[in-house]
Amino acid sequence: MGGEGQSETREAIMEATYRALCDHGYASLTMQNIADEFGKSKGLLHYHFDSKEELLVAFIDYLLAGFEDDIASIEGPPDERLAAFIERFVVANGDERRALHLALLELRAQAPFNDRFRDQLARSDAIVRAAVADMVDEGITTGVFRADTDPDALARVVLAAMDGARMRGLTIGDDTYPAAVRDALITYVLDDLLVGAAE
Amino acid sequence: MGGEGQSETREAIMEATYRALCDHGYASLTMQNIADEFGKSKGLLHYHFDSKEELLVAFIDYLLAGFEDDIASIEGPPDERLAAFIERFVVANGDERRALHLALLELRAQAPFNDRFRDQLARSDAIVRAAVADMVDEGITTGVFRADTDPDALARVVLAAMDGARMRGLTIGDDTYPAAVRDALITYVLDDLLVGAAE
DNA sequence: TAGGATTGACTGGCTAGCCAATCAAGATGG
DNA sequence: CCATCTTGATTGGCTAGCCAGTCAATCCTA
Repeated sequence: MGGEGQSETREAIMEATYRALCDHGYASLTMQNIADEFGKSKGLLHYHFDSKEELLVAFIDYLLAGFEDDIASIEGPPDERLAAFIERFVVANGDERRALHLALLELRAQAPFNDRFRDQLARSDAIVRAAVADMVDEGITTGVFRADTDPDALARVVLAAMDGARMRGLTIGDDTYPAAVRDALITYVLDDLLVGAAE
Repeated sequence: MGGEGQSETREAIMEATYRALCDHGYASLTMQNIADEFGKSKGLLHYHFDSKEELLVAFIDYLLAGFEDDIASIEGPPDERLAAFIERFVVANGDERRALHLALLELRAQAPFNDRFRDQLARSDAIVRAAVADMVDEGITTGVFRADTDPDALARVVLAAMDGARMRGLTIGDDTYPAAVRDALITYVLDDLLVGAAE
């Protein structure tokens, strides 16, 4: 088989893992689930990935890369980019997206017990946080945001607040949480940041 | 054994569950772990609780009641109470507290799949959120906070931000996260809320 | 001695990983 | 041009381990 087969197969396994995760959640995810979605045998998964952990590490990488690309693709002036970033936490494209974030939450909860999971999340956190801080930075440079704003500090609150809102919304089954926090965040944080807001 | 024995035994089992959770985390928690901490046999646990789930539901109740009591015990003027509440997310009393929150995060991640877990978390969220909103409310009444503040909206951001900061700190192994978000929250939110801050 | 408390062995189900056998397809060579 | 060999892909069954839950027997204690 040609050189393409290798990566095509891995891509297919990643997609199968995605579907299996959405259907079963992380805790109930078995190699058999993934194999069923893959349409091939469980043994074959072990042929391509030494262990379940290897497969999952690869999957996290696959998933986080997607998120990072999505964020990097946001365009426009800094204040609009920031708003669009926040909005990413609110839009819930139906059940699939919800199921994914549910599984991802379980997976993140395992990170403290798994160095490789944790390192990937930490790496991704640094990238996303820097991206948000850059938006703020650029806003200060272009004169949209007040000059006495600390980009990293602001990036942290925004991230923590929206991520926390998503988590709380998911765990208590209240899907209004992210939107409510977004509104409050805009009212009590972002609006005060704009140049022209009273100091 | 007298009527006391029943609840004393249950209390002992709750404490054993607490220790077992801290030691093993939620995902690796077995009835045997709990029994070992309990100092009695696994069969006895099933004598007192029909199933592992029953036991865990009771434990969540036990734990959340503790949190709620702790928050209710905060005293002083509203702005100080709010600051003290936020500080609760920052202070990490050594490894035990960290291990507890680690396990609790895993447990919360299971709530979407377990109605009884979810309902308890939702109930607790309502109580805690109301408590925070009350602080803001009282601050408005006593003239410490600006009158155009929405108590519930503010409670949600504060909760989401600090809870999110804890989660992100735990999952990526960065224990500076909660303190950083607290500082940013105070700078960009609370300070602007005080009467006397420019509007 | 009666009844609750407690034990420890046992079962049944589930899962990751392993392995030997099979298959498909291309390379080799006479 | 066919037979053989090689190699990677794929299967399905097997195993060992783990865990929740059960149960009959035993131990207290009032």
